[in-house]
Amino acid sequence: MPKTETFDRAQILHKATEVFHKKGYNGTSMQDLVDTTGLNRSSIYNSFGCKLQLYLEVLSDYQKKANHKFRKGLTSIYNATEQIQMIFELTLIDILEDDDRKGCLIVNCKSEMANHESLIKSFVEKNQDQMLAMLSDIVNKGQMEKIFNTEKTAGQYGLYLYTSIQGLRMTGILNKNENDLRNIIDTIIKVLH
Amino acid sequence: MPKTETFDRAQILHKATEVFHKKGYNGTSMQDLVDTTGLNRSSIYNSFGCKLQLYLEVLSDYQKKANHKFRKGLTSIYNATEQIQMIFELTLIDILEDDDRKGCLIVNCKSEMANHESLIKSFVEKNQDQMLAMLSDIVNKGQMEKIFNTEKTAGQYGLYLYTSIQGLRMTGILNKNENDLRNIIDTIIKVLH
DNA sequence: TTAATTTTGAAACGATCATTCCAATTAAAG
DNA sequence: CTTTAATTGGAATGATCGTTTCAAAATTAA
Repeated sequence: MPKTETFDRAQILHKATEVFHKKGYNGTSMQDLVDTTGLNRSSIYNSFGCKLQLYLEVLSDYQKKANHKFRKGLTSIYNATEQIQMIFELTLIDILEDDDRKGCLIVNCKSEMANHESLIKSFVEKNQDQMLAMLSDIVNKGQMEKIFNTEKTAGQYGLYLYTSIQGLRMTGILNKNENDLRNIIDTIIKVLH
Repeated sequence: MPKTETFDRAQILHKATEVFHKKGYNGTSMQDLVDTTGLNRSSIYNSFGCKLQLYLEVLSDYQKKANHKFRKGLTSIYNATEQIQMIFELTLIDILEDDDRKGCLIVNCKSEMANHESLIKSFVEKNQDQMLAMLSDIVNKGQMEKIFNTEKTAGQYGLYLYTSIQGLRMTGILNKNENDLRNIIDTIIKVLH
């Protein structure tokens, strides 16, 4: 029987995520990945395929973790307003913890590659669909409970919130002032009531 | 006396802008620039300096043109609401005309390079300051005229609008549905009244 | 027409790019 | 142990990277 992988796949993926996040896809070389993962070049290709495949796996992993964070944050909260606030709170924390101004990996990825690589475009579209589903579900619930107004449909508000989150992530790259960011969030949410 | 430049500098800059916009900074090679500008490699270095210098000149040019568009659009409009609407209208047009999903050059640039190159970071910060000044001036005027509410300061609303514009540009990369985008804009602006 | 000076073309620079190859190493199963 | 098969290290692949070099071409003032 064959020798088995000796490295921790999750840990390697985490290291790879850091590099791609910091330098972007085109800014990251295989040498960068070799250096930071500590893995040999052959092992990377053997275990993850080419650079783009590894990047896609990194994206999926990043998305899965973000999704998990959202779902975990939303459990034990049943008020629609607080749920929306929680989503922005998690985003805010992510921004404030992002000391080296990397921004959001998926937003960066969309900006850099959505118009080149069709696999990336599909991934980002699927990510958007998931976000929209989550957001409009909450809005819909809030509207049923008469907490949110019905001047726009849940889908329309969902897209508005998704847009606002992306904007917040872009602003958050260079502006880490918590009060400023909280004011933006406050203004974003206000229109729902 | 020396031989003078034979090419049209503005036209070369326009071509270079197209490439950088479509492929990003790291995705664009000097060969790409040679191919699309039609200029010789030496001439590029001789007239524009290195790749980064050329990129910075492209950014300045792009910003100048966008500024010009805004100022032109805002002349003969004296109502604050309509001024804000005009700014979003111009952004919307830009999004709808962007057939190959490139997004906004400056947003892309911020996402790709603001955390690496300090010259880029400075440029983007200056661009942000200009946008914030323009937006909060309009908001301030609207508040003086009692058209906009004063629940937030003009500066806070300015930052909110700047954030929203960036979000709109991100959403606009993959979503070109005019109705959807107009609904987002409508929702963004509503909070001011 | 000549002298002065810059642009231009084309080749070349060393470095780095993503990827492949192959022999040596390793570990599980018989 | 021996066999088996995958992982691993390290060198090598050809292509492309950004940048430089230099002689030839081009243009204008004298």
